[in-house]
Amino acid sequence: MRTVTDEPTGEPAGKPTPSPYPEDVSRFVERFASELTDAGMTRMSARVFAALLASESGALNSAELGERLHISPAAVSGAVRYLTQLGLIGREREPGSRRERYRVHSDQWYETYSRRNQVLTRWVDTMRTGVEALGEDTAAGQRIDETLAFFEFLHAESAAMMDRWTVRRARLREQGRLAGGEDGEDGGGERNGTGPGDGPER
Amino acid sequence: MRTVTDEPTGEPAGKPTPSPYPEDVSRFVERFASELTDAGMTRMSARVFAALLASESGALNSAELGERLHISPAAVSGAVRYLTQLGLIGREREPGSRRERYRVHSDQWYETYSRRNQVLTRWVDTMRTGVEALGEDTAAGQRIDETLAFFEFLHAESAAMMDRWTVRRARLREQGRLAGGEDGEDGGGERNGTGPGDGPER
DNA sequence: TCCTAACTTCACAATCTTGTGAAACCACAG
DNA sequence: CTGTGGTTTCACAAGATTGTGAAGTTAGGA
Repeated sequence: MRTVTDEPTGEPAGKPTPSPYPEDVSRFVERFASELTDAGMTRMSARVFAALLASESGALNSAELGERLHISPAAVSGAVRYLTQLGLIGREREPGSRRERYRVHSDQWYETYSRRNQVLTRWVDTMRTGVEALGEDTAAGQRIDETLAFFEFLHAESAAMMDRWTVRRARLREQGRLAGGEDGEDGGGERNGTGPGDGPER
Repeated sequence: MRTVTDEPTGEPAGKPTPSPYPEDVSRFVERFASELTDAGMTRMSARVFAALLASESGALNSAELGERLHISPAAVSGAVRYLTQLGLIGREREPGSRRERYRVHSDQWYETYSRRNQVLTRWVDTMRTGVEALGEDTAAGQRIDETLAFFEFLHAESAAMMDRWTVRRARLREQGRLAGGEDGEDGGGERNGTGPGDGPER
């Protein structure tokens, strides 16, 4: 029942994006948000984040978000606070206005991934106490030590991997290949080429 | 190989083992479980999983779990069903008894990580629809395409990484170094000397 | 076949979690 | 200063979750 969700278009000063925004874009936003939610992010935060990601300029103010997602200013506020803490978005003041704009950070994913790495070290830490509590000479202790080894491995590898990414991204960017770019090498680039058309709808 | 107060083995009859297991082991179990919970796993499942991981034989039956964790059979049942679906544990029948034992799979983490990789492909799929909806020639489309590129990169790298792990694990095992083993190399091997000393006790 | 230990399902009460309206705040234009 | 657009805080209602006791099933053993 999407009635006129569509706002009082009397908005002064052109907005980059057409107000009643496209059906399929909205679908994408909701679908991606739901996947982020599945992965553990709060629903509102996920929706806000996805909306920003899909916005033309990469930044929207509270009103625009509320309008696109049909949520209250309070909800936007909460989501934004969360995302800011995570460092996924930043806030900026529109000069000459009291409005604030929320912008997706360009390095969002990189940052996020790095953070996940920190979680790894916490886990490793915990597992060390486990090995200690159980004793290295017990089966349980060894089992946990193996897990520990795996996580340490992951940690080291991930770090190296991210370095490779920054290099790669730089290269892709200067070649202007990021938009639809192709690749080849590095672990067998496998582009899952398939029509999204059949997309498993959520 | 020392044996901890564990294994009431072969004790099908009523008497629940009064062996409240070691304080520090319990602490480890609860701490690790809570971290798993933070990462998204159901609390009961996390506790059951951690308990199994910390058990001498790597397998416990319902009664033992209920006793160690102070939870009802119903809770055990639910947690076990969940973990089984995830493929993190397996069930086996104790011969000559009606009891079932739940065992942590040895390759749990490897499996889990692989699964995460599958999620990546789903995300990539979603983002393709996003690029399509927005158009490759829009700023938003390009932004999402960059994210897409990152995830494809991650996907490929992760796969290669896991291959490396299986090789490494084999080597570690045959060298018997997995229990407390030391290492250094392989992808910028960096042994995180010490956890963030501050150990945020949650 | 019947008995019964052991696991599973069910309905529910206790908790958490969410998103909202409304009031409180804040900072800036006038 | 003061009025006002814009954001944040608060208390709460509507929903989810969760874990439990108790009833229901299933299958080994006599």
